[in-house]
Amino acid sequence: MLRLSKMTDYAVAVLAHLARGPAVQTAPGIALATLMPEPTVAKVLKTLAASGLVTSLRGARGGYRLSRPLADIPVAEVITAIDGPIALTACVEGSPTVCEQQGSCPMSGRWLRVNDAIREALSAITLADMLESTPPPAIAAPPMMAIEGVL
Amino acid sequence: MLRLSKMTDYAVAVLAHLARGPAVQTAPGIALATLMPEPTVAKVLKTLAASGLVTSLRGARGGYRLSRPLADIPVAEVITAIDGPIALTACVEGSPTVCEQQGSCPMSGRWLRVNDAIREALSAITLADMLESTPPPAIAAPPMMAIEGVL
DNA sequence: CTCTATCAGGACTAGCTTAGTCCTCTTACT
DNA sequence: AGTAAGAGGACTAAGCTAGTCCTGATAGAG
Repeated sequence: MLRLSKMTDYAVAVLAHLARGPAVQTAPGIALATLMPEPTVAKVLKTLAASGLVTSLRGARGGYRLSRPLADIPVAEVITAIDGPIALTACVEGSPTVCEQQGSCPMSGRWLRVNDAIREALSAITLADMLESTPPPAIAAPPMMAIEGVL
Repeated sequence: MLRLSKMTDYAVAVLAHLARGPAVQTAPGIALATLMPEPTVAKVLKTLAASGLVTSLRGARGGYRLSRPLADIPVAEVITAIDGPIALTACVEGSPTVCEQQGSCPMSGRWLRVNDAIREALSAITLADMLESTPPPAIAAPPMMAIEGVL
């Protein structure tokens, strides 16, 4: 399914929300506004802060704010921040589990090109791109299903 | 991690193996040659047969053979055959679990562009591309780790 | 100076998905 | 007929993800 973690999806939504409204916003506030579970939003924000996509302000009246405008954040960077480096196959995951077919498997390293192609595609699209055009969010009923079977 | 299922990795390896050696090969034979677990190879082959990438020949002296040369098989097609349609986010997975943030979430449908970019990237690369160039499989030691942190 | 709102960081749990196995049935060559 | 193969599906186990919670650190407000 080549799936992305749900956390990444959350992260994009959170970043988008931060770009609107007040510059500094708290985790609970964003959770409330986006209807996402609060602890989850907090977790995502912490991760984003750790990778520098958002800046945290501690203490009372603290919160998070975007470190950069959305136009300067490629989708790839968000994915990397949340899910770790893009690495399609088990062989490539950097996991300590070394593929034991290495010797016989004709695939060793072959996924590199594919991986690169995806990385480039994702680096070329910024969050601003994602949000700007395309049809407005609300076609009410089942807007997300339309995408099914794209490939 | 944007991970691909291990099954897809197996599938590519199996297809590559089918392209070499005799035209018709049995599941146990391929398993033996590639050192992959036999039931798993069988399962992958059945799935590939179901989506038409390989043709099965039943009965004694049966087996599987490629339906098309590798140059005519885009990586995207293998992924789709094994993992189902490429759909990055939960919203998009075609799962019955409708994203309950649909109304408030500014993301609805926004992943479409990203999804398309990936689909195109994966459609442009054929299995033949994957196998032809790039360094030979064996640099012995840790060839797959080199790819880590690509993004 | 103290109080409190807020983030930091990690431990923990439950559920789901994937990988992998196995069994039975069908097909068709010898 | 007998047998070598695939078809198709049920089942199990392990790993990962999502989600929750707790404790500590920070810094503004009063």
